Amino acid sequence: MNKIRIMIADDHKLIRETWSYILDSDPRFQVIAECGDAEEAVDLARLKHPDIVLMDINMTPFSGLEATQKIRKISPASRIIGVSMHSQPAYAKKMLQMGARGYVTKNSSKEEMIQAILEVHQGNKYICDEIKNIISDQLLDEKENSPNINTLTEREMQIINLIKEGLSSKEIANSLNISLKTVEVHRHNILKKLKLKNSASLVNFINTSATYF
Amino acid sequence: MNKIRIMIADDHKLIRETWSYILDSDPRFQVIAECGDAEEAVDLARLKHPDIVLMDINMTPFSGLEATQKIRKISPASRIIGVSMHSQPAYAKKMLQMGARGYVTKNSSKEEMIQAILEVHQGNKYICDEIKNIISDQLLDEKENSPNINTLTEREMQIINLIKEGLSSKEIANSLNISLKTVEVHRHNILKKLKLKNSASLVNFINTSATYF
DNA sequence: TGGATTATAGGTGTTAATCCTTAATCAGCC
DNA sequence: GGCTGATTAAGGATTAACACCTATAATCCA
Repeated sequence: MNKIRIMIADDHKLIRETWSYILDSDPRFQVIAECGDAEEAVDLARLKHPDIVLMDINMTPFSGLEATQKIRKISPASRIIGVSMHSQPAYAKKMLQMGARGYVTKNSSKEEMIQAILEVHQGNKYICDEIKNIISDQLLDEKENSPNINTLTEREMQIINLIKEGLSSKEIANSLNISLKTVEVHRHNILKKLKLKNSASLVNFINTSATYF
Repeated sequence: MNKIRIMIADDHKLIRETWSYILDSDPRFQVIAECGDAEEAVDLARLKHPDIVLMDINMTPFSGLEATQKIRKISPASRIIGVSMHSQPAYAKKMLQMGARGYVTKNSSKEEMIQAILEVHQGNKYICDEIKNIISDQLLDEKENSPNINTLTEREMQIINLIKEGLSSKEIANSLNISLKTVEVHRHNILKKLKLKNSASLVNFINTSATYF
């Protein structure tokens, strides 16, 4: 029986090291690569084609979501498990949409992580109990109508980030080299999509929404 | 030479377990307690009086900041190291103000964590390189003039909470049965105190401010 | 008692945000 | 080719936020 070849991508060095340590000391597993940023994760997946990728969502320079998508393409046999400190189902959902086969929060136990790896390696999907207890069904057979940050476009998210920093529409326009009017339209569309009344509530929604990545 | 008796308080089970594992396998350390919530952390500190407490900031039912304060009182010999995934100096600062002797982000390496424990145990303060590179001096010799949420009054905090919810000044005035003008003055004073430009950045500041609990 | 702080409120502006409509361009899709 | 959605942009309008000013009553503290 061959060992399951695992790659760990997590920007927290300590977490990465300790997982590596724990998993490597289990005879069923072998950690063949680890890295702290998304770009390197994609490169390493291309080179080593791991059986399982443990992918943190919060990564630089781009998110674990994008990295997941890319790895799906360049190494289709690699199965990806999303790992995050966020318990909000929306994270898990997005991660599964991007092609991950499992999702485990950092609240989960070591045993749960190991089970996730085994399940996903056998071709099953796995979602940790914490998430499962919140939405389970809703997630796997899907219907979405509530205000959701996932409906926002890239441009809109970009503008939200600048709003958060305290930039005015004029400043945002200058920063992005677009017209003030365009920024205003984007702001209006954002508030409409999320059914919010003003920028203050928008920032609060974004900050408290785990779907933000 | 006695082992350094360590207590770990972190609401992420996996992180807690792995640290416990790592530290316990080092002959210099002995993990005598671990827990996942702040209340338990205080109780355990009262009972066991650990040499070192690794205290995560994000805890339930109250924050690691409050837990730190309480442990300082009931177990003055215990030295506390703040641990967090947040790299913002404001977190570290607040943690040190609350009585912690060290601060380490989860970006730090295992080696850095061990060094932190050894330094703090010897009576020194320790801040991880990541934070140190950002503000170091500013933090350790402490002077209070930066925008601080603690300078806000009760009424101002009350109004901030309504702003967060998306209420306009007029709605806030109605809600609190005061004049629109009064609300506007409060808003103005809040922005002035915190050196912010608008409500969006205010909400972001409040949400991401570790001093808010 | 005097001083500081807080909460209150009015006046008078300027600037920014929000709302409404229309519309061109471009990309992807059936 | 037509459809949809995203991004871009404009004109015109109202409302809200923000800036700066003064001023009073209440409270707390030295």
